[in-house]
Amino acid sequence: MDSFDLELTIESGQTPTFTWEKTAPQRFRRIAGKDEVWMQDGRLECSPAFLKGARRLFRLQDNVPAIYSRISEGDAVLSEAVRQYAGLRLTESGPWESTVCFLVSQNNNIPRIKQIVRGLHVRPDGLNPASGGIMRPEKLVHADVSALKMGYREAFLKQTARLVAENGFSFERLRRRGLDEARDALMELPGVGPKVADCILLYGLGRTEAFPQDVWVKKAVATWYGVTKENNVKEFAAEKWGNNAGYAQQLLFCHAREQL
DNA sequence: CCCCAGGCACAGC
DNA sequence: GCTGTGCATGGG
Repeated sequence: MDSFDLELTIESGQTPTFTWEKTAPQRFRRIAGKDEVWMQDGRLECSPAFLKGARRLFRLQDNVPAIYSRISEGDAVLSEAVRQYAGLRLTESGPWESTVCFLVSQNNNIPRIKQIVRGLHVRPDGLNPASGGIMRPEKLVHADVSALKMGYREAFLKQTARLVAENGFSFERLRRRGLDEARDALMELPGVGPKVADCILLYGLGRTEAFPQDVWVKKAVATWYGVTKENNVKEFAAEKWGNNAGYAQQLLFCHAREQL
């Protein structure tokens, strides 16, 4: 009944799609880092130091079968999506990592997002960032990342990094705020609009009531539920799925990419 | 040459 | 409030 599909989860377009790499079948390692996760006898395992991290990354506290059961009740689209993606988990990667990934993702395609984000894990001088993983904001501010050819996104990213590193923009303070308030605060960051803000809330801060509307989710909701305008979709998702809107969104995203 | 890619900022109603 | 346009870069 309960199932866990590591590969599907990591490669489903969430933050780990851009920050983890496959090292063997059913095995992944954090880019420029040491954390590892793999499947063993149908169970998720990880490097010892990453035990706590894995619990957060894959939201292991969530009762996913119960959530999937609830959101597919009386819903043919999600029933089908849940059947197809039963092992798909929502992930939580922390706000900075998610900010970088989804700021870079705007008006961009997944292979190139991967390439750019990979480049943001290692400084041009070849040195790894001290703690492993993606470059911290205070490091990014001084790094020359022009070789990554991010286009206009580079200025957004650097300005955002500066605000986070120097002017004390606090992601942590957002955790205690309501969704709309937190969203508005995130949109003060240059290059962060409604969609990226919702991605940071969902994939970064674990706000599962967030419902990012990218082109695929917009298409999905328009086609399958007949709802079109951004604010209408927002209200529709909140009313229909509440705190599980993020799960619904992830299922719809995967489903739409295959069906539409 | 065109259009698109997990959008955003800005202008003009 | 909503709608249109330019935007760096690469691929089809």
